[in-house]
Amino acid sequence: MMTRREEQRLERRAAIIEVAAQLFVEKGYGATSMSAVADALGGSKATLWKHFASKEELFAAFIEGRISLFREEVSQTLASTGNVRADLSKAVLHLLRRILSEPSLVLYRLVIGEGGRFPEIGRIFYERGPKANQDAFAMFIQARMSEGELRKGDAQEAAGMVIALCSGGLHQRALWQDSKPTKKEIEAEAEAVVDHFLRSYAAKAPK
Amino acid sequence: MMTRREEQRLERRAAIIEVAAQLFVEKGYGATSMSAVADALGGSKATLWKHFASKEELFAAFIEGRISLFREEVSQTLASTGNVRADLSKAVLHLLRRILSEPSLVLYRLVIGEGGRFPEIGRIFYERGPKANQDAFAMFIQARMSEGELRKGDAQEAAGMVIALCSGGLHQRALWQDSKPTKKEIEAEAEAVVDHFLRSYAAKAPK
DNA sequence: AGAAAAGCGTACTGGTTGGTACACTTTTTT
DNA sequence: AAAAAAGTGTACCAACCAGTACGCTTTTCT
Repeated sequence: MMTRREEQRLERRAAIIEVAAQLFVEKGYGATSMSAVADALGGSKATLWKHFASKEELFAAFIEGRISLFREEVSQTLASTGNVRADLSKAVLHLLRRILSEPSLVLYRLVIGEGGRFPEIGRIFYERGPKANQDAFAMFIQARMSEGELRKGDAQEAAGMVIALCSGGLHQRALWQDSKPTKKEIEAEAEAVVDHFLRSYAAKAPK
Repeated sequence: MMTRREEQRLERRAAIIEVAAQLFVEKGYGATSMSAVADALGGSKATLWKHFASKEELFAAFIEGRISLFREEVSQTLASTGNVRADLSKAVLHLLRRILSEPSLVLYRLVIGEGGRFPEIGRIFYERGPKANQDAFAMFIQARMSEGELRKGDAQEAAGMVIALCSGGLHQRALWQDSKPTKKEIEAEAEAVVDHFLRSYAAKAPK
């Protein structure tokens, strides 16, 4: 059972992470000072070090929290309704919207940029992010292959193609410039991804 | 004509950039101090500020230098020998090897990571890097489309598919973890990229 | 030869940073 | 009621950093 003190301690800890998250996202790791976090928190610096032994530890906690936000959603959008193309279109569109969202882009930049300082975070992010998405698609594709609705082949590799197509186009452009893609561009890319995929993996050559 | 003084000044400037490049690559922008650059150079701090008005300016000069190293190579590898598949395989393999090389990965991380502080550098990098590659492929593809060796379509979009497939698979994995892909993995991915591309754009449906 | 430019070396400034110390108050547990 | 835990506020430290100032030597141009 959770004692009252432990509850409040966790609340305070969460508040610290939340306030730090805003600063990390806004200004990056290096430009965010612990004093600034304490000020934004309204509390004292001593409190910070009672919860996190160092700035690095606070950053790691923040990243882990963000990553867990991005889990689970994908597998939800991948249900089979009998129409493979429609199912894929829907899921791909969801995926594109998500990885092109500003919070997601900021997280990408942060993880890649500070990847040198925090090698483990990069690994965790990859496994729970892109890799998890690929696995979800692979499971869906595998099922359709078994049913004969897709040409049989390596489902994991096929899913890799989908992820690559999703993360190599608009996503790359958005990562470097801050040109936000329009909704139409996103929808067009989603269709193009599904088109390319089905050209490679449709059960029978489309007329 | 270049006077002797100007020559030596440029040499010294190049030496500074070279020495700074090593530190930037090793430790990142934030963790590289100007004093450290001066020490590694063997010279004095005053000299640094005679060449570069600020640390940011030095960093920008370093990045621009690196980017120009990565230009031009790609278009060289894209010649037509009459065999589309072979031509593409060769060029894709070259591209993959290059973007998966350690210097290239480090540059990626640096540009993305410090992208917030230097927004223009991200744009320049994109235009001279991924975008330039895409244009080179688009030109090749356009020519093959005209000759009837590839199904007619939007050459720029087709090239985008190649670039996306190249930068979405092993490259993503390499960016986050520091797992260096093996030569076999790279070759396999190159073949897979060409396979997928030709399935979408081959002039006639393969048997 | 003499002026000018470039570089060198060192010491310094003003500011910031991560992290600590300590005395104090509030809340919760026992 | 007393002990323990948590948080607060402030002052502080040692280290570091970008950038400056200045006097010195060496090289190059005219």
